[in-house]
Amino acid sequence: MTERNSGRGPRSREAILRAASDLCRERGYAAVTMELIATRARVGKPTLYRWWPSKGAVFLDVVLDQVVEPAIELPDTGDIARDLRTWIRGFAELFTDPHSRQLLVGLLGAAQVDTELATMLREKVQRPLQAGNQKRIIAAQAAGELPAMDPVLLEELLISPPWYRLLVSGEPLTVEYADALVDAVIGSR
Amino acid sequence: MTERNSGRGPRSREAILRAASDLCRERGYAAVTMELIATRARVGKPTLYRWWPSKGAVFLDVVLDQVVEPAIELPDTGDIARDLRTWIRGFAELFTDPHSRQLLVGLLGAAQVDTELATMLREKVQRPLQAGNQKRIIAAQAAGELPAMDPVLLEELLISPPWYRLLVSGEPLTVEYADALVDAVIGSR
DNA sequence: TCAGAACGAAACGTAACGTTTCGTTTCGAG
DNA sequence: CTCGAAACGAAACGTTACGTTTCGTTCTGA
Repeated sequence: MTERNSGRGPRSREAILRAASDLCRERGYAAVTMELIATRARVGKPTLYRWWPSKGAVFLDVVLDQVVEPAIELPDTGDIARDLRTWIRGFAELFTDPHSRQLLVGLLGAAQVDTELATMLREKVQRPLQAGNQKRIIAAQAAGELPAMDPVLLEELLISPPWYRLLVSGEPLTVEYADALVDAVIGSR
Repeated sequence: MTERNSGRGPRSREAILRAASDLCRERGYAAVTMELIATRARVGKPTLYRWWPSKGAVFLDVVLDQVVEPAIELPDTGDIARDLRTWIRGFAELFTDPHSRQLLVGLLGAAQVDTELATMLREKVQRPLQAGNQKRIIAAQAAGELPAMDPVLLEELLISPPWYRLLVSGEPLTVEYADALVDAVIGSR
């Protein structure tokens, strides 16, 4: 009773995610359709729908593979102020780069309308990252390296302004802005 | 050379916006279509498209009429700390109420995919509100009632966490949370 | 070697889009 | 009061993407 293949997507999972990512880069998120993804990946539409219920679900996996894992974790060098700056700078870069910006904005937009997608997004991205960050913040607070306040609120004060600029105001996200934000919140300088 | 009618939407503008709002309350943002709005408002589809290029544009006007103007301005009682608390509490309520939440989340979601809508949203909602708030914040800083930092950053530290909870994390927005946020940012208590 | 599962390609019905057509209503100018 | 232009509602249109079904083929493991 061996698996026919790894997890799911015999010869196709990788090709499908790559096709979706490439099409998004070429035409923008909104112009990508399930038909286009299937054609580009040389896969039948039923195969696509067998594993992903919607275009948003495909792009959730694209983002998990290409964006979240490599680039979004809070680093740990021992210097919390420096790590936070690095972390927020990473978000600023991610939100500025046209490709990852396109992916994230499109995915978040879809999640506003698709409840199931929103749930998946929170479970697969939000929760796991937040859990790790909270540990780190609480430890730093205990060591007196961060202001004593609700650690959830502290994390939100750092992370929500970049999201706000990405999704609401559209203001640019520069390195200087990232540093000013961290300094204002943790009170160093 | 009199206008046939006021601005636009002779006998229909009000009926159209009400139809859109009601349908959103009944079925949710995603399930509302231009056809449904037209039928409910007893209006032809061409009339609808003559004045609003998309469903998102219709809901932008709904939000402007029903949400932004009545409920989203920073009050001015002279006590800045109290005014900020009232203001952020207002956002928390707005983001919690099912109807306004549905409207805002749907509209912001559409704006992530529709560039023109995003521009309209920023010009009609974002800019005007921010301009007024900045004046108030700068004056309070000059009076020593608020911490001295970039006023744009200060406003973002207050306003972005509620937006983050609405659009990204989905965490609840309580009155207690609103007050804790304001206190953490302006340092009173 | 063979049976069954998974596959790609194609076709399907459905739904919403945005536009066009057409006959009617409205309203101000004469 | 009459007339003509503008705006209107209703209906029909072609188009596009959706998500599903069908069918013949390919691959896999027993």
